[in-house]
Amino acid sequence: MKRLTVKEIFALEPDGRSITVKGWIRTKRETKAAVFLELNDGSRMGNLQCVFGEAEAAANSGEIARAGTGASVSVTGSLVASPAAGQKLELRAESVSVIGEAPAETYPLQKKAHSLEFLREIAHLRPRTNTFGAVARVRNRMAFAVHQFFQGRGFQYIHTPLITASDAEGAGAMFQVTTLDLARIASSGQEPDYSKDFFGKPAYLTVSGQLNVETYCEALGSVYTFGPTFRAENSNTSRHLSEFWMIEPEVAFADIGDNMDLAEDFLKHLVTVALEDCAEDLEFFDKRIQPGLLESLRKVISSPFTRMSYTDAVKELEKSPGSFEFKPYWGCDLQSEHEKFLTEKVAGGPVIVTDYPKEIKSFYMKVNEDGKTVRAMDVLVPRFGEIIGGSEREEGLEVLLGRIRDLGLREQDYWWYLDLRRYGTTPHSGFGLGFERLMLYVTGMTNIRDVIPFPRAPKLADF
RNA sequence: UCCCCUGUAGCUCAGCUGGCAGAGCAAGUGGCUGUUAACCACUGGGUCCCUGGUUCGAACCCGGGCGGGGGAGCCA
Repeated sequence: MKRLTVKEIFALEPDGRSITVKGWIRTKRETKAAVFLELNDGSRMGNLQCVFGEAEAAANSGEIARAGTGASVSVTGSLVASPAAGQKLELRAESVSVIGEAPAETYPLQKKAHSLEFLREIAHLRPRTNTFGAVARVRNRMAFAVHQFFQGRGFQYIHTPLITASDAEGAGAMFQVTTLDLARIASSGQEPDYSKDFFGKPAYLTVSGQLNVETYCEALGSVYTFGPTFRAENSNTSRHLSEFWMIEPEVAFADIGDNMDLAEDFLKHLVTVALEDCAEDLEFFDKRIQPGLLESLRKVISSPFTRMSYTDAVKELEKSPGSFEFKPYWGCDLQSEHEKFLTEKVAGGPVIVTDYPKEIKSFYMKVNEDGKTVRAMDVLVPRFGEIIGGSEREEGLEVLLGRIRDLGLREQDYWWYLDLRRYGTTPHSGFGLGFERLMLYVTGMTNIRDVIPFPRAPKLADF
């Protein structure tokens, strides 16, 4: 008999049809008159309750004994309306066969709640829990929604490289990629000769696809990348990973206003899709992980994001100098506490902050007429702050060269990037969205290590 | 990298002033008229993170190390 998923089964009428379902046992409850197996196969949040009457329980007693929490089973029976509260459907089971046992003495997952910290230590089994099953389903839907959003607007998906021989991306410490035996070279007291290395020069894992994707933007108009990026920063926080997925759109002939509109539409689209297509999983997060999540997400899509310049944001902060550990002043980088204040106290929702002092932003951002600020825009959200960083890019060759020199960067490292300004330059804008930060935002989870299947962070590369 | 907290049963934790190792849940066994975080009873279960020290005596105090969490910085 064809296997039906639990999700498929819950779309059927309880007409007594005979079905077979396969999955993993979540809990088993036994009484004298009946045995209840809760079966989950990951297709949806909820389980299928398989009920064995006294006769069926007796006929299957051997297999039922082996069907403990975590065991994989195949159950056949008839689909009926449930006579008890708690579920609309259930399987009146006739037979069960255990495919793989999960001995209770050693199986780490129990039919009780576990801490997220404990589950992190068994990352290979945690997708079998409600929480991580829901995270995986939402993550899948969000990844698809990213492509749907951009493809629906005529953007081209560009695959930017993961290995780069340029250390000029300027977004943080990089992991080196080499085939040289560095330990042996060091013990012999010599310096590595990178002309002998695989690429003939030092190479690294990318920290951003932006510079590369700009080249395709200046040919195809509207483009985006969506792929893994790597940061070798020694940052130990609930908001940072060493390996994370980033979405970077880049649009030609677009200014910072267009960029803000795109970012806002993008976030609202993703939240809308989550609310519509992941309702069951989001209800779980709202109930068990982050009370108020659904309400705040609905609010996000129903009202425009607050937009303010950095200068105005600092003025807002200066009105409440006593509420901060770090006193805000014009020219300071916004601290976490400042970002939280702006989103939670001033705006009560997402805030787009623009036109930052050029000293605290990257070389490629377009300098404003005032000569002091750049057309940067950061989208800040309640709970954890920056979720998007972007800007209008400097399209003038001389201004860009000046910025590179002022910051002490080497012009020759950017020769091909500068060519984009030498030949057919255009205004253009783009931003980066950390996919895992989006996941934190949409699920209400609070640690970024819990929204990626196998987190990579300092001292953490198991599984 | 810095600051704070923390490490005791499979899990979550308690363990007072240094003096016999504890609870709840989970598991096992039995019971229970359809349960659903099932319920009731009983039973088994320990490298008190590692290491060095202080002490008659250390889970507890001190030094060092390792792991986990929260916050900060860097950022997405």
